Amino acid sequence: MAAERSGGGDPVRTLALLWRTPQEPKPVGRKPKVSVDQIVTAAIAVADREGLGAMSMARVAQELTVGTMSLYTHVPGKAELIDLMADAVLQERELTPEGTWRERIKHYADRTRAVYQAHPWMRDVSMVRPPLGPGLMDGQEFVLAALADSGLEPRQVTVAHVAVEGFVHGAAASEVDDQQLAATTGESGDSWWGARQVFWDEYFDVERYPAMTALWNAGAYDTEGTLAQNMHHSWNYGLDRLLDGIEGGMR
Amino acid sequence: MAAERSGGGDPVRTLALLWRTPQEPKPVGRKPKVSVDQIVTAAIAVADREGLGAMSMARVAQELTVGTMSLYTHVPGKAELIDLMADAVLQERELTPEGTWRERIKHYADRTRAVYQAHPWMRDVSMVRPPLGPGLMDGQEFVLAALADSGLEPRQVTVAHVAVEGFVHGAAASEVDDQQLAATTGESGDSWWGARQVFWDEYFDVERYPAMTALWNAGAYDTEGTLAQNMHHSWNYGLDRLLDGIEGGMR
DNA sequence: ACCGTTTCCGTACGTCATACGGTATTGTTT
DNA sequence: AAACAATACCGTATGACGTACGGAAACGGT
Repeated sequence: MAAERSGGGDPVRTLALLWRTPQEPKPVGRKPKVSVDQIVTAAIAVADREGLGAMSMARVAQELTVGTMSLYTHVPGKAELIDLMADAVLQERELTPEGTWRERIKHYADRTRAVYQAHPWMRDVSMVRPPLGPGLMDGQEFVLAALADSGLEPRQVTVAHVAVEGFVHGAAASEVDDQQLAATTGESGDSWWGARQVFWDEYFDVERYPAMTALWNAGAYDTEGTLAQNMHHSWNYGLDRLLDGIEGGMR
Repeated sequence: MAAERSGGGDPVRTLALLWRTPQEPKPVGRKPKVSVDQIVTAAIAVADREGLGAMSMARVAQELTVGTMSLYTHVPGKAELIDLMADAVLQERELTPEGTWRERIKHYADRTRAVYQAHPWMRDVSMVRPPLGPGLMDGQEFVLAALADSGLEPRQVTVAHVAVEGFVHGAAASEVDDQQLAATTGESGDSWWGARQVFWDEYFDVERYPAMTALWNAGAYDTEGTLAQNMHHSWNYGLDRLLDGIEGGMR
């Protein structure tokens, strides 16, 4: 189906959940069997193991040995639950502000990448209308503080911020996509490409694709590393070049 | 649901469809009411209008005034249909190899961005196990040819290729995400952010977020343009800086 | 009129999110 | 001890989804 969507409901309710606004314990009434934290934790566990597509309300309830509809007492709906999950994993980053602005950006990128590695379903969570919780906000502050220290003009900081955020989330997402597919479909990336050997045998046209052919013949694709290692290398390369460019643009 | 997934079925059948391997017309038997091309076109139309989540087999069949199960005569399943849709829209790029390698990369980025603008559901299509059809392959060739002309070593060309492709698709996807959400949820980005004014009133903490506060006070967010215009500006900025970095890294 | 071939499609199954309304459990009050 | 208001739990039902299965319909050639 379409992309996993987050947060369409009542903003006041959702924000209270994201920031865990403490509410005085109810003096009367039945005791809850589950808490919001337990639901979010269980949902993350299911998504980590089986992907966001498998993270159904029924599946999470089953994990907690609770009726499906009981979840709706604590969480408005699935969209809001995804918001809570996303902000929760973003909080795992533990960003420590040390070093030059460049080192801090790299640190941020590494920590964010680690989140995606641990929770590949983040690929499916849109970040254009993000969950305005502590996990997201702390990350934004961290990057903006680093860029502000770089010497860029305030207006330029906001422009560069969007570019850096976009690169980090985008690269982390695509790097992790393969794992997610391997987990949900049960087929590894290597196996998938192997099954498509037919393509090179039957459809690839050396005359139509001279540049690719030349690179192949030049040994550009003779790499000893795994697919994942190559992607990680390109990821670091791309971020370094982007930061080079930002640095160079200031002079 | 989870992210839109493509292409898990029989590779031979899928490749034949992607490249429209011509098959001699059947001399006998009932005449088909629909063709593969019609199905793909109708599916794209539905996804353009209502998002990939609304692009169900039943919905596409309805569009063609045909029974749902009739589609399965022509297309193995939904995943393969998405592959066909993606490759079809990538073919719309019409890449013309003119100018310096940098101009060609920019051209490629612009054309790809245009595809995402016209078909926001591309955000939900994974590109790590891509449809190996002409639309994708022609794009790859175009970028590789440009980078090969840049003077980079063959091995470096492949590394830079992944970085550029990642940036272009990632940036185009996030830029378009907002439109897609506006289309599927019926709520515009401005309206969404407006409804979350509460956040700034109730939860934003100036002491926790000094860098953001300082930037705000410095007028960094006083922009006259729309959200979409700002994103587009950052997108161009990021790509230029990335290309700056690639260029500088050669010396 | 019949036959082999190909396509069309109605039905059925299991899964999904969640609206609704009833039931179970609690602390407090009588 | 009995009654209560409040709160949480959850069974059932609805409509939509992908697609497996198998039969009906339409065609060219006899």
